[in-house]
Amino acid sequence: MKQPALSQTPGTLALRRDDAEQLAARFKLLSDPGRVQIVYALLESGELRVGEIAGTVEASESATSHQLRQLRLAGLVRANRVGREVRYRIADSHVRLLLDVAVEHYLHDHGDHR
Amino acid sequence: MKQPALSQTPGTLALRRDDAEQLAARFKLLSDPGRVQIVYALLESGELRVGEIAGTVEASESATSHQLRQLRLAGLVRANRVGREVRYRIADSHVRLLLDVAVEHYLHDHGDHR
DNA sequence: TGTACATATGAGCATATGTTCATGTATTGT
DNA sequence: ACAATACATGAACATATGCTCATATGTACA
Repeated sequence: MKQPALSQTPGTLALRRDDAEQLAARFKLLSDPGRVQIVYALLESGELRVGEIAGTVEASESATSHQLRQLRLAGLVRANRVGREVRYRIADSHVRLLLDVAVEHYLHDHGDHR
Repeated sequence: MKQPALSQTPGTLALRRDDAEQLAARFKLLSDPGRVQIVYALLESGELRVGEIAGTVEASESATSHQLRQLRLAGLVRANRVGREVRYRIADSHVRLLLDVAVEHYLHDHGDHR
């Protein structure tokens, strides 16, 4: 058997606060342009050193490292050291789909609304 | 013919800052638990009054209204007045998929990482 | 062991975000 | 016209976020 898809308070179809927080946390990871660029770059390249990422994203190495830390702590990317370098790669198989869907989203409907 | 999927700086596969900002902005809308709950509730119910939404989400009507404003300005929801009430509904067909993917994401892999 | 290189991390700071509280606007009913 | 209802909005404020700068850690090489 499977567990229920989402924790469900009987009698309501509403999303529990708990679940909403988890979901929001996931989205929050991708709510920063720098992190989106990092994730995208890793999806494209498979594996990159911190320096390369910083270069691609045009951010300082420190800022990049801080961003990578967040992604790492959230389990979205994984790091492995090779000599003095640290190489990062995507660790979460769902991110690609999530980004793809968002790209579609972005392409179809954008503009200002009242 | 179709336009290129994403603005592409020739010679690089990297996501342009511009595009990254657009994508991040979309994710940012769903990066707040309250807004996730609102969107979820609207996806479930089709159409809801502000008061109902506030009740469901257990937030003040003012806070809810502020959140709805963001979603509305971003074109994610649409409002229509009926008497003194204002009814909101999802205006962006892609949101459902985005949330669904995130839910899958959330169900499969969560926990703490080093 | 000492130095250079690659990355990580903490503190501090400026800005962004979400809430509340007060007030404004639209609509209905008396 | 007046009061009540439903929602929107602006200002103020507390907290969160992401950056820089300084410093720490880990690795390679002389």
